[in-house]
Amino acid sequence: MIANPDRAQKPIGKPCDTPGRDAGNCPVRDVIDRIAGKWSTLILEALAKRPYRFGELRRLVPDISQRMLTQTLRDLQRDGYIDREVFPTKPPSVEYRMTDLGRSLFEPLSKVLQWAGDNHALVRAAREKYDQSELA
Amino acid sequence: MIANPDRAQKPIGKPCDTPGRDAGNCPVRDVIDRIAGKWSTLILEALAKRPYRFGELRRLVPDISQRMLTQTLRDLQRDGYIDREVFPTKPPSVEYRMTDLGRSLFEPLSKVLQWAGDNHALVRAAREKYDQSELA
DNA sequence: CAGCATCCCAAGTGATACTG
DNA sequence: CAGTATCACTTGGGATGCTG
Repeated sequence: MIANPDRAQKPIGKPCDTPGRDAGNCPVRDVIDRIAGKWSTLILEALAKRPYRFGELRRLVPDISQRMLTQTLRDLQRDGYIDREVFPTKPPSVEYRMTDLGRSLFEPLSKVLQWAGDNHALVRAAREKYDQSELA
Repeated sequence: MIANPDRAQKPIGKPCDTPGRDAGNCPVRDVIDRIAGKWSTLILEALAKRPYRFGELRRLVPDISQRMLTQTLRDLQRDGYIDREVFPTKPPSVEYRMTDLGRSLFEPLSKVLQWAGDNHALVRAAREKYDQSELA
């Protein structure tokens, strides 16, 4: 919709011409809602660097639960951002690596992460200012 | 952390040197988790175009509830991405507009939204492929 | 018009225990 | 090692009704 100016005045979030479908079927939201999860960006960021095994990822993101790590990896795999390779060793080991689609996504995504790191202080300041004016 | 290679091997999500604080205090996550909300990007996308009043935003995002629109606007305002101006007319009207900080954020963010729109089909295809292989 | 307050349900998430 | 299963809890978010 960003690339489609003549639609900009129409309802956002529903650029589809498919009124029969559910409300949540905006293509952009369909994609964004997935990578917007609490842990998705952290995992993508890790795997953008190099492949990792399950346990390594767990150590890289210390406060993620085993449950959420598994689930996030499955979701990212399902959407085609990462691949999962099982090595039938004993005990088994599993390696996760980013796909081409994942790298394609991470290119613009990393810019946002970069922005967040760079401008964190400004956001914090805005928050404090807002909270100050609120306790009046 | 992306811009800080020598920290890339340390735990992601906790690049702070402040162990006393809570786990969720990674700067990047602190910022990202806010704009990752279900409605934040939609509102930002609308206000990136031009200022809007409350009711206009409501019409632009038809399936948002009044409650969530208010809450999302407050959150975005608190983080400094948008401004809120009250016109003491009768009945009152309130206008929301993007701040410089908001525009600064939206620049990289819009690239991700663009990507989502462009690659939606690929993601859908990946999902179907995954789901197919799963029902074995 | 632009909210706030309340209720309530569904989804997300963590903790724990168990397994090939 | 890399999961799966279950439960309990917290949070998100919709519906409704009321207000300046």
